[in-house]
Amino acid sequence: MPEGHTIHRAARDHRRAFSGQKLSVTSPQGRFSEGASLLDSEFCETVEAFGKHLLYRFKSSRALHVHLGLFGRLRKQSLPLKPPKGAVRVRLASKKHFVDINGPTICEVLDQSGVNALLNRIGPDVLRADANPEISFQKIRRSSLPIGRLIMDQSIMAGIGNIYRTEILWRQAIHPEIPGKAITRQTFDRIWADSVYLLAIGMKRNAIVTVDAQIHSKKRSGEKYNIFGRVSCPKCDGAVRHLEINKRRAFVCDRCQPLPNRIK
DNA sequence: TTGATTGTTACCGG
DNA sequence: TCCGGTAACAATCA
Repeated sequence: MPEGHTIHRAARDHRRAFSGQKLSVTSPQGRFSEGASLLDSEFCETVEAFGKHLLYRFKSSRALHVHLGLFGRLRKQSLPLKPPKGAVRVRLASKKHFVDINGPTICEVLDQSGVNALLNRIGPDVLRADANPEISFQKIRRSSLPIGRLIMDQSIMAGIGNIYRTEILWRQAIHPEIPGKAITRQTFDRIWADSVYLLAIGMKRNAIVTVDAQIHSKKRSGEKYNIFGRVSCPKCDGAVRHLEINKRRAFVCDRCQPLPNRIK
C-alpha cells in the first residue's frame, strides 16, 4: 500500500485528530502490549512523517514508530469504537477518533536517541519542505549503482516506492539502468522536482496518479500509470520491457528512455 | 491453498 | 567498504 504520499497524508490527518490530546493506546491482539502500556494515557504532541516512516510523538519525548512495509494499513474512523478488523497491532484512540494499525513491519516505541538514530539513516524526504536535495545528489553522483535503484533507496532519497520509481524515470525520459555517477545535476533536479510534484498529487488524491491527462482531470477513470504494469508505451507505442531491479518489478521504454552508448 | 503485492533489514561472501 | 544475493517478516485478496 504505502509509498511516501500515503504516510504523509496519514500524518496530516492523524495530527489533526490526535495532537494535543491524551490518547488511549491498546493492543487488541496483545502483540504490542508492552509498547502500548508505555504510551497509554500520554499526551500526543504531534504526528510526523519522514519518508515512509510515521512517528506519533508524545510529551514524554517517546514516540510510536510505525513502518507499514508492503502490506500494512492504517484505518482511521470516528468513535464509537468498532471491533478490530483483521490483525490490529495497535489501536490509538482520542475522544473523537481512533486509528487501527494493521500489519506494520515496524511498530515500536522509541526514545529521543532512537528517534535521532532513525532520522539520521533516512535520506532527504521529497515531501518535506526542509529536505535538502543536495545531499541526495552527492550520494547519487558517487555511486555506480543504477539510478532506478538509487532513487528508491530510502537512505538516499526518501518517499519513492516501486511504482513512482518506474513512472518518474519514464516521465523524465531517463533509463533506469544508467549509473548514478552518469547522472548530471540537471537530470537529478528533474527527478527531484517530478518526485515532489507527483507525490504531492498522490497526497491530494490519495492515489498514485502519474498520467498527465489524469492529473488534470477530475475523473477517476482511465489509466493511472504510464508504463507501470503495461505492455506498450503510451508515447511511442513501442514495447515496454519488463525488468527487475532489486527483486522488484520495473518497466522501461527503451525508445523513450534511451541508454547512452557509452554505458551499453 | 497459492501467488502476488505501492517494503525493509540482516547476514554472508566476494 | 561496497555490492549482490538470499531469506525473513508482515496481512490481505483473488
